[in-house]
This record gives sequence, C-alpha cells and structure tokens, in this order.
Amino acid sequence: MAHWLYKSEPSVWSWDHQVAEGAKGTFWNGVRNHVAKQNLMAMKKGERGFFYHSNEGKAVVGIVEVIKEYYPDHTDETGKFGMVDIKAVKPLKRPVTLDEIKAEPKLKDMILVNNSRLSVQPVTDTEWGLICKMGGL
DNA sequence: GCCAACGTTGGC
DNA sequence: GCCAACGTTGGC
Repeated sequence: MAHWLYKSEPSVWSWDHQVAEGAKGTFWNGVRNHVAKQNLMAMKKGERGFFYHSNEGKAVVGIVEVIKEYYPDHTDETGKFGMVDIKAVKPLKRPVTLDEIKAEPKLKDMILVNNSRLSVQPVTDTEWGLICKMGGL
C-alpha cells in the first residue's frame, strides 16, 4: 500500500482543524499543480499519509487516511483539478521536524527535502516506517 | 522579510 | 513550440 505526505500551512489549515473534523473527515482541495494532481489520482481509499505543517512548525504532526478517492474540485473554475477526502487517524506522539528528517541520512532522498514546494508527495515504505518510529509510534 | 526554486503564462 | 517574465511557495 502506498503512503503519502500532505503539506499544509497551519495558519490556513492545521492538524487541529483536521482532528476537529473527526471521522467524517474533510476534502483536501486547493491543489493546482499537475504533479500533485497525479499523486491525488493515484490514491486509494484506506491509504495513509503524513500530515505536515509547513512554514510554522515545519514538522510531521499526524497521520491521515484517504476516505474518498479523487473527484472533481468544483471550486476550480478551470475544471482541471480535483481533490480527495481525508480524515485524521492519530497524532504522532511527538512531531518529527524537518531538521530531524534532514539529519537522518536514510531520509535524504525524501521529496520533502529535495522539492519542498510539492504539496502532495509519495512516501516510500522505508521512509514511512522510519518517521513513524521517530514520532514515537 | 528576504530570496531561491519552481511552475505558469504569454509574446514571438 | 520556445523562452523570458512573472507569481507563488516555503525555508531561512
């Protein structure tokens, strides 16, 4: 099963917002990038991903799960982009910061490190396991 | 708040 | 279809 990483600025949409939505979850929209779109389209219901706070915090703070697969984003007037629904699963026992990720040689190839601007990224099984461990899970 | 990196746009 | 200019993102 594939894993993912969702990036969000806490001032716009934070982990706390996501948790407040509970089991019903919420849509993940606003993607206007074709690479991110490809990733969204590849997601399957039940797949999990990290929730990352960019700018403020700069850390992986929790785990989310896809509850609805790719569908059109009607707020996108060009009609090119879509979104998925995700729900909060559980927080990390402690956040894993970008500094820690950069300090770990096994994580140096993460897209988060090399292409920080991509808002939805795939995460390998190795990276997934390691960050879960670093986060105390 | 600055600046580098990247994506998108638009003129040719 | 190429490429320069511009806007946006995100780390520092």
